[in-house]
Amino acid sequence: MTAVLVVDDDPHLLRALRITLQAHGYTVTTAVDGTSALLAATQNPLSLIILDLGLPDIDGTRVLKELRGFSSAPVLVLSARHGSEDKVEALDAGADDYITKPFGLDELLARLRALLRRSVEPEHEAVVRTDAFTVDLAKHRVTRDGADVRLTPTEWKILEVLVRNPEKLITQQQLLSRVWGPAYAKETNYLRVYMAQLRRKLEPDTASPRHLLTEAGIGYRFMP
Amino acid sequence: MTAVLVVDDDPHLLRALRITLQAHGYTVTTAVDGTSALLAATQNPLSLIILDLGLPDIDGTRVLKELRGFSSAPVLVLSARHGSEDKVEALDAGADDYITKPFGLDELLARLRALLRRSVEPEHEAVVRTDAFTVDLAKHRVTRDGADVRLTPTEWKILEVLVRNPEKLITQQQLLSRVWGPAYAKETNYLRVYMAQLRRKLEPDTASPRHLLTEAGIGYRFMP
DNA sequence: AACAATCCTGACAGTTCCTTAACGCGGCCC
DNA sequence: GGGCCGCGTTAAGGAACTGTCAGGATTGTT
Repeated sequence: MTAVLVVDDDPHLLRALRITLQAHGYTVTTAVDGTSALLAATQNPLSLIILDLGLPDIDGTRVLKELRGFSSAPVLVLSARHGSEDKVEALDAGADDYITKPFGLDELLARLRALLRRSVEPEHEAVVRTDAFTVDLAKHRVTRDGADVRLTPTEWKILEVLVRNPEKLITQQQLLSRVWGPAYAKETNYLRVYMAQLRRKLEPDTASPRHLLTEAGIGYRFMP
Repeated sequence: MTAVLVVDDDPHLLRALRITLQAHGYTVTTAVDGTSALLAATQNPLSLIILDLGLPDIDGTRVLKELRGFSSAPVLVLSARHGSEDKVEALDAGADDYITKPFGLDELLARLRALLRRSVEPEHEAVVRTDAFTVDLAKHRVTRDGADVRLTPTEWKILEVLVRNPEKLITQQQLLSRVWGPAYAKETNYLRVYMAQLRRKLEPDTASPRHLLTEAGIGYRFMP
């Protein structure tokens, strides 16, 4: 799933871009000014950003620099300004491409493909260890005593939610909703089955688990 | 030392580019047609290639595709043609940027900086070995028992994505999106067919693969 | 125009995974 | 103590997924 953020203050252009991009299989989020763009960029993991420089609140170059402070996603700049100083400024501020309005949608899509071809998925070291097993969130891998532990997709999803919130109590409803979807909040049966399987695969002593703990009546908790 | 290859059949432009680039600290080699460009690209390790599409001997898009067969250096295309079909064709053939003549030298330099900012160290020996086969990512070659293994373009793309992320689980959607494009995220049977072919060509025992592993319901993983 | 290589497509069998139900256990309240 | 509720455990049927093969479509080349 390729996630694209489109930032433009023109609602018509924004709508056209969203429809076109979605039709080509991208997941699209939008923003109409710099403030909401920066907010959206912090909240969603993005593969690419399309940024109009002429925003109502913040100068486009400024948005770019802010963005570069925390994101390395490729940025394709749209602008009505054809001057080469503008292009140089934007490109040196961190933009990866710059096209001027009006532009052809097929050219935009082609440049977008070219940028995405280069981009590597941001993989931050995310390894969580316990004395019994190790979870590598980036590689999607669990090892125990040096050997790989095979987890089914559902087992992994549950473990991932718990491990990403160490020591924190996750309610059954939260788990069910994140793994099976919001409609399954009543199926606590599922959790019992899968927690048992996870413990059998990961806990040294299944009868008295030390890392995958039950909070009776509420939910589960992962302790490193 | 940043090495740039400039390919153009206009000696004046070629000279102007060489002087400008050298003045900005780049090491420049030049070529005036497609044949010599391909030759020069095989002989020197390059950080970036500036390619004019209007070459006397070979069609520019063709040069691009040949180039992509053995080099992953970023390519900035120069062209006198403004049509969007030309741009789309070049970008999809492997170009990373496309600017039309006449262009400003400062814009060219800015785009060049943007491309180089993204690029990883050029052509450094990227060889991944397993006990069954060897993959040379830079040279685009796979050998097994000392003999070359012939891979089709699609087979190579899949293998490349997996090998560039050793031990990491790559989801079917990621693979499909990077090999066929974001719109093909549902066509999982493509993967089944090509993974089978890759295993037949690379795995000693196709029935129990040791390096190209399946994670049922999620994706595939390469283990060195 | 014919050929070769590659890619796509659909079907089948074998495997893995999810769901469901049943039962035992322990704690809690009446 | 008996009944109730929530949790852990296990097993089996069915659904979903994967590996495999072959024929046809497509592309590029001579």
